[in-house]
Amino acid sequence: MAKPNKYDSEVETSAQFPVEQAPIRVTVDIVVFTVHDQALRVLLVERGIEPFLGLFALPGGFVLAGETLEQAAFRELREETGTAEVYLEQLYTFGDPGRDPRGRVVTVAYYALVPSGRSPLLAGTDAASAAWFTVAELPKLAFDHAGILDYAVNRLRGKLEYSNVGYELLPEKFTLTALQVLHEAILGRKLDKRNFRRKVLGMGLLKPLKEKLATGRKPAELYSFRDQR
Amino acid sequence: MAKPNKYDSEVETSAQFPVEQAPIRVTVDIVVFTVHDQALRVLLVERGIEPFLGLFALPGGFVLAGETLEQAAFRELREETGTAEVYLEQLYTFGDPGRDPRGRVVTVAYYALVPSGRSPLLAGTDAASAAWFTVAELPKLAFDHAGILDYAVNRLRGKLEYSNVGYELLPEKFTLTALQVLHEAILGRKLDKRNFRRKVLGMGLLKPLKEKLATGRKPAELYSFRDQR
DNA sequence: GAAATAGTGTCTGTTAGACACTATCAG
DNA sequence: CTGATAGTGTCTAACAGACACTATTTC
Repeated sequence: MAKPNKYDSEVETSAQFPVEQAPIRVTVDIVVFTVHDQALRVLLVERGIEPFLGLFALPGGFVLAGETLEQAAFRELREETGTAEVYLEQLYTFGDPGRDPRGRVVTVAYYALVPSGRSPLLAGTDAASAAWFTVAELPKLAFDHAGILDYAVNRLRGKLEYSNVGYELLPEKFTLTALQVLHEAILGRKLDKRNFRRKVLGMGLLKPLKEKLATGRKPAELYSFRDQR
Repeated sequence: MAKPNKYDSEVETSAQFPVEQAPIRVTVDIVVFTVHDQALRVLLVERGIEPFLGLFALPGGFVLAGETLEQAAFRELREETGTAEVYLEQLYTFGDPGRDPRGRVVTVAYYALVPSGRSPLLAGTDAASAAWFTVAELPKLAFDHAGILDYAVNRLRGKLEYSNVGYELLPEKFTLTALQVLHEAILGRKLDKRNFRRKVLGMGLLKPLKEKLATGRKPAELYSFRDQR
């Protein structure tokens, strides 16, 4: 547990803020999920600078003046992955003193879901390299990012149990088997095919298309989602 | 929608932080719930200073150097209510630019549950006065606090549906009727007595005491919770 | 014995999990 | 016709909601 730098508790005094406060920096960090090869994966970037040089970290960065937290998250996402057309939701805010050895940093964590099939990779300016890792085989992570990632995985699993989320991870057209594989990858366990199909079809959110996917064996019916929610 | 102050985007350059960032202040705001007179109530403080002088606001304040976000929330809670032995959980972080006309302020919102019966009131140093309001009859609130409060009420209702939460709001010994009244106050609707009792007793979290509460009519059995979770 | 609150059981519809075989296509 | 994946139905247990009367106490 590294102690944070000692700040002078007197900040440049804004005429309008009577209260003194040590400077705190605010960042966003994003747990970017995708599903590929039947596994739930997260995007990590290798740190090119100290501290934690060489370790992997969640993509993220400072919140800039004038942008909302969500805009900051989308911006970082775009810088890191090249796309921002993804589902994004705020997770939790981590702000223990000492979580960054350079000083006090409060980070607002988000998670994002990028559809399988388009999982682009662009090394950001401050990242030596970026790569997808399965949540089962994670490298050593910088800062408190392992805890953030754990939190995100649990949230994602929770949402799946009682809601229609996770649909943001599939391409526009998909088979029921693909949807089931997705759920199994997120939950980390096998599901019964008949029960699964009964449940998702019963929700009424799927629209059967007139198309079949020629998969090499018996062609599978393709589906899409009815509306964007 | 007040525009935030224009900040110079160049901050005093920390030797260790290569990244420039406009100064952002970090606060915690707390939605303090209690139940009294069969109604769900929140603690609000009347603002004694500009901006929003005279309006009511959630108790809260700046995060100080060296303390965790949760510690900051507990500290504010203690300053405002005199006690910090309450359930506290992080809600969501609000950081839109312009939410505070004095400058950029990101607030980490928490909610707290204080047991009915001990709902103390201490006017804090920066609050002209504090008072409990039912969530059905709220005054005009400062900043974006109305939205934060809404969010908290929904979260509390959600937790009640599928978990044992809300139990933090009762005194140590209580009757099943009191527990039902509590649930009804939070949910804002009536519940069936028999179904309610079946459900809560079926959870196995309640311990029937050997005592009865002399209520004037037929005495009611007293219960307590089995363990602290 | 009247007024007030405590306490109790059944029926019904929905949901979730366990479980195994048939259908269709490529080669 | 073999191999592989798609697709389909029943039974059962648990849970949730609707619904009305009896029990105990004070005054």
